[in-house]
Amino acid sequence: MTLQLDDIDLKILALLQQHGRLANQELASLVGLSASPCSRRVKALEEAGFIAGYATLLDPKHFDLQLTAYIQVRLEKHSQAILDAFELAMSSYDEVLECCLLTGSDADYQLKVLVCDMEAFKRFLLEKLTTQQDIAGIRSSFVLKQVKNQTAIPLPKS
Amino acid sequence: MTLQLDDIDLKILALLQQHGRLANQELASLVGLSASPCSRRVKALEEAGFIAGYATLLDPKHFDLQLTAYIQVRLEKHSQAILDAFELAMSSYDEVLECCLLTGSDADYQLKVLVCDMEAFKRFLLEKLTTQQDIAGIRSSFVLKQVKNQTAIPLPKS
DNA sequence: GCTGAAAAGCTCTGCTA
DNA sequence: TAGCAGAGCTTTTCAGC
Repeated sequence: MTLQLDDIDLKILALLQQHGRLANQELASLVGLSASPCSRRVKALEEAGFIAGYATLLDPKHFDLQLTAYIQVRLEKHSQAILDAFELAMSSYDEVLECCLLTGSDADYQLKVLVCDMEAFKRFLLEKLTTQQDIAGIRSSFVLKQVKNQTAIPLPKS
Repeated sequence: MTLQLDDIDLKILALLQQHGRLANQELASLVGLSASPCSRRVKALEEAGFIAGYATLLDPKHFDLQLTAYIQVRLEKHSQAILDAFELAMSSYDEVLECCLLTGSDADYQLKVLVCDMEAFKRFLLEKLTTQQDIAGIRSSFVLKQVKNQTAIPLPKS
């Protein structure tokens, strides 16, 4: 932490969240600074860990990735070794975009999976998920419509 | 579409997904091109719609955003007007990162919500979600551990 | 901590092959 | 469709406030 954010920092972060490749010069003029302090602030924000990284967002439709599924997984046993093995396996699969351990649900894990079609989904289930040890149950839901899917997190309103 | 991707394009996209602000020059050398054809390819990929945008990823922990919840929402009626109103409202809330219409679940919508703490979550439920018309039921699950949370989509392995 | 100017580096475009 | 080279722009560093 060790860095107190002011309004300008928050503006910078809000703009960068939406436009990751905004040129420093333009960013500076949008937040009302000249270029040099602006780039210094961005660097400080990176070094303090506020900025986790930069990403290019691709359009799944252009790659024939037309099926997004949420899979809820229940495990038989809950020893650390079993959880670790499951997490490690899921982390290694490219089609698993998200994997989290849940509470308040009858499932243990929820996965978000992105694949081409139902056939590829079936292969994921049969070849990658159900080959895991100690799975007690699986329930899949499919996305009919992505209403919203943003990477930007809510920031304090300055 | 109208653009057939070759191995180099896929390499470029794979690198950019992970490092959104990679300088063109370095990208070029990583994929084995010189700078100019590389920047021309990136531009073509943007214009063809493969690249949806660029984002800066922030670290939620540095902003005291410590509670991620998935909320499953069931609606009473399913007229287009009601669905539209619900989607529009959810789209307008910063703390709603994802909102999608589901099938294969007893819920209609799943939301992914990111807030500071349980208190803020309660406010979201009471002030923003349950004020919606025609909600038949809500079930919340909380994330205990984010095992994986990536923006990169799976690309053909060249 | 900001500004402004100068140096270094990067990107883009047209040209050549 | 790649590579080269020059023009233009961006970033960064440094002195001054």
